[in-house]
Amino acid sequence: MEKKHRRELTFLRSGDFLRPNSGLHDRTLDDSSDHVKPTIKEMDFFSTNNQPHDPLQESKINNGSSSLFDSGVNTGLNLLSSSPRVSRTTNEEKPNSEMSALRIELQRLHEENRRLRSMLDQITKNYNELQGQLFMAVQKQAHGNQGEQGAVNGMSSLPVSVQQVMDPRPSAALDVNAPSASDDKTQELSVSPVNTMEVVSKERDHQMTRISGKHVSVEDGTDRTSQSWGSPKSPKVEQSKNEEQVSEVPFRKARVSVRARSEAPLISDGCQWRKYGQKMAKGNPCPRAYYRCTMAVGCPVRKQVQRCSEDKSILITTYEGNHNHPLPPAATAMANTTSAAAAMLLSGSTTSKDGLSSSGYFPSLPYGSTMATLSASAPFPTITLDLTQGPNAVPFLRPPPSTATFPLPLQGYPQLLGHSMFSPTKLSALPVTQLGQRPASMVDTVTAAIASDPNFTAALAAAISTIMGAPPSNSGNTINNGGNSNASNRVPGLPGSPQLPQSCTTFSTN
DNA sequence: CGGATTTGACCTGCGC
DNA sequence: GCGCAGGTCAAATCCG
Repeated sequence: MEKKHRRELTFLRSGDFLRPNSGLHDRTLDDSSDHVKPTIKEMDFFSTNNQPHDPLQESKINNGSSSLFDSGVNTGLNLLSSSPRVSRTTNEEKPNSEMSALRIELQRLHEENRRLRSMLDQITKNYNELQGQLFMAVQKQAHGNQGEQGAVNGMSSLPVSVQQVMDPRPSAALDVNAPSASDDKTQELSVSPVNTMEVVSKERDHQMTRISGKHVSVEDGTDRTSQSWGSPKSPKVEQSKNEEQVSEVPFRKARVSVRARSEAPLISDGCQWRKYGQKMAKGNPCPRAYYRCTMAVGCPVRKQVQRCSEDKSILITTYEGNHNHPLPPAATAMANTTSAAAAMLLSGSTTSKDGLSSSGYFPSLPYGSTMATLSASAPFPTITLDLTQGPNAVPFLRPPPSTATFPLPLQGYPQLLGHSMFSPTKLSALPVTQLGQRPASMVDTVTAAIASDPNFTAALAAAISTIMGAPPSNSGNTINNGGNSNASNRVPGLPGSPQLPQSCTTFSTN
């Protein structure tokens, strides 16, 4: 508890740079497993700024006082806690010289602290600037769309909607920028940056009370995107609380579901997953398995894997959340793909209330090609990438009529399916799909499916343009043709995820 | 022995 | 209020 408060103090002093992520550090301290994200942030941040070759520090380490630096961030606080240990040692040897050395070290740490703080401030400033620009642009766009949407659209606040799905956790920065501070919650968050951390902590605590008490310690602050996988209660609570908060729906999030033919029980998508549950779903003889990403402790990304009841050869993998850690290329590709799909879904959901079908982003119809299906009627907006509609695929029953589909022709990009970014070992472990292709990872398939489709590309480009406020341009310009490298064409971060290792909007076309 | 998986129990929301 | 379903937890078990 004491530790927790110290860390919060540190964040407070660091400005609001971590505000969008500020939900991280509170509950995480109750659960060590959720500690990673903030810790990594801080440690990484400091590791780049620490001076490992500082003779003073080295001497300290050699003297066995390295614990002084172990915690990195809150140097002053750590000094407080560690100084007694050090002084004990020094009392046995040369008290005066050691004390002076300690003093110098303290000064140095203060200096470093100050420098880092200024860096944080600078970053915060830049971030807020960008966010402000983004908001202005999005608002501008929203005004343009308002006439079309009319009063029937419950999602009155476009920027909020967009950010909320991408970043369900209420971001203080977002709320500061929110145009309609109509409810007390938003107002509560519209405070000066100095108080933001406190407020966000309160807000988070407030959320914790609304969430199942049993789960709060797990997903926690590190979970920016999947507060609680699939837990439909949160939006409900919000709605029942206040009709005006319909536009907020803080926990509404997009899911990306991938349908692919696979005999393997699990699809290799480049990530490490740990199974944490299995359930028999109603109406499906095949159990549904629940996995969470284990590439980093506290990574909020989860996925469900289930075989299609109508065609057992079809594996349905549903992803949710953004990774809070660096990803291997293959996983990055998948994450970016699903995120891009989610972003598209989000952009569509902000322009059309009824299942996106009227959105201009989804102009095409499925005709025997691989498809993505958007469903806004589900508790969570879900985009389904159907990779089973290849040339040799057996047609399957279409999802509910309230969904909109658009084609993702899967055929015609063997070069993508043989993507070099995917390790041969992974490829060899993968099942042969029934698309008439050689074994390919899910990442290959999905990435290729999305990236190769001009309609999808254009749609996503438009979506990103909408979000970013950039004038819609040719699809090839906004979503650049970057060959096969998914890392080569990064669109500036989407709202709500400026600090994520991977962009939500990055994907490539061929 | 540590990490992953299994599986029954538990929690929550929803519909009746 | 009750039952059902989805989602998650966590102890037990398995496995390398």
